[in-house]
Amino acid sequence: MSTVRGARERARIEVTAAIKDEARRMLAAEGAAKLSLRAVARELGMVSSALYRYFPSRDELLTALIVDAYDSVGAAAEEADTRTVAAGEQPRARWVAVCEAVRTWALAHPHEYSLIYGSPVPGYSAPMDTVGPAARVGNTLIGIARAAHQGRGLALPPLPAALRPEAERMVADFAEGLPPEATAALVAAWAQLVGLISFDVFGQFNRVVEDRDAFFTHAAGRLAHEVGLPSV
Amino acid sequence: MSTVRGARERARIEVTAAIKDEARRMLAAEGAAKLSLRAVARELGMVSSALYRYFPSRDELLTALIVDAYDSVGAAAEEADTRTVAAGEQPRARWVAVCEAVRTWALAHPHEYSLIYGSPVPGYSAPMDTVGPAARVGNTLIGIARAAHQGRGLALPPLPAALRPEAERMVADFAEGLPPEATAALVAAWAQLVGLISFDVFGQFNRVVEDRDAFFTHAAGRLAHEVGLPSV
DNA sequence: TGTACATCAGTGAACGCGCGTTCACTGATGTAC
DNA sequence: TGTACATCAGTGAACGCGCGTTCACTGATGTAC
Repeated sequence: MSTVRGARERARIEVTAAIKDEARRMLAAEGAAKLSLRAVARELGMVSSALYRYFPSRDELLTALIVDAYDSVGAAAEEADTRTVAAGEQPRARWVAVCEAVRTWALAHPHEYSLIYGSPVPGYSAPMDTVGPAARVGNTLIGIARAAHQGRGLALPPLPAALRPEAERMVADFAEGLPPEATAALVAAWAQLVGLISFDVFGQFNRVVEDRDAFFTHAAGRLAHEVGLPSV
Repeated sequence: MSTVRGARERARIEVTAAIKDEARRMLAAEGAAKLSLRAVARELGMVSSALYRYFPSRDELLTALIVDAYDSVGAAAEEADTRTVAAGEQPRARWVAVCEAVRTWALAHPHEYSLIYGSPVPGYSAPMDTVGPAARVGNTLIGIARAAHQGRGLALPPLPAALRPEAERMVADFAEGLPPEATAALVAAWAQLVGLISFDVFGQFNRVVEDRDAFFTHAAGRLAHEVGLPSV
């Protein structure tokens, strides 16, 4: 009953995927603002109203793409992490590998990256479905810090008193098992990582940084240091 | 001849300013994608074709707004710096003050901020007029590092060999008088600063950071440390 | 100071475009008996 | 196995919208003599 599917169900799955694929292609070519249901339908040889059988509105299609993008970059990050773990690397190398994987993904999918880490699409507000997938990269980074904490420990500067309650709340909310000193540093490092990648993807490093790979690897290493990961 | 202006010249200056002001207002209300010449004209009680006497196209108007935004945030940064210098503060305090000024500006002008530090507007490519104004914040940060370097000196970790040529090029290109170790750290800190502010402005810190002022001040202090500014 | 002409701001109509969404419909696939 | 009905994918036309840009024009401001 669930394995053998009728023609309708199979067709629905395939067409839904085809719509998303085409939409992703247009996204890559033109950016989110130019993504239109009519253009997608045209490219698929359908009539625009037919898409409404699959997505109740343009915003729902956008949401699906956003969820997919978060999942895609999240999977890239997780995959880089498990690969370095399997290679027997220490937390610091895992951290750098994950940062590089996120950057590589971003450079390969600049418009999907913009969709999730660029300016919000005007008039669109992300629904709850996105919060789980959105957390995957962050959780990967938290996992590395946790592993380091349970291993050789984290080397962190003391937290200013003003930030302690906030840091303790973070531990309780999404970083169980980490010392409070680590959470603020991790959240900051996460935002900073995205800042580094955004400048690269959005062209802000033009005429400023030339050897961007080397620059990024170094910066990712400094971020690792900043979240207390031992350097060897 | 240059002081006494005819009615035409004065009117032209005033109307140009009124168009930019109205455009800025629409930008703040709706974002760059929704900025339309027709809407601006409508709001000003003019006919849309009249705007073409002032801006040859929508893109030119956008460029003018971008230049203004860079100048606005640049002025805010410079002003914060001269204020802290006048108060006799040390480089580290100057650095934090400039970071906070940029963030304050960004939170007060989220759409102008998006325009210059968010995802690029599709189909629009920034002309050369923007590069001077775009550098003002960065130059302010460089100036602080230079002052520290000429004062008590900068405390910086050694540069990996792979990054040395790049860092020396940066010194020559835009950071005359600074040690190479400082330039890579400065550029990274600049991108990271924007990452921290973007997460704040774009809502990525929702449900993650609550006390954002305290969090940011702390993060800005860590960035100061990272670029080698002495902590006292 | 006065006149003739040039410059320029702003008008109003029009062009051609693409968009999201709705709606009544046709015809194929699925289901209950 | 066959028939009657329900479900659903896709069609085609239409609604109403706003956009950037062009163009011939009117009338006010500026300039040269």
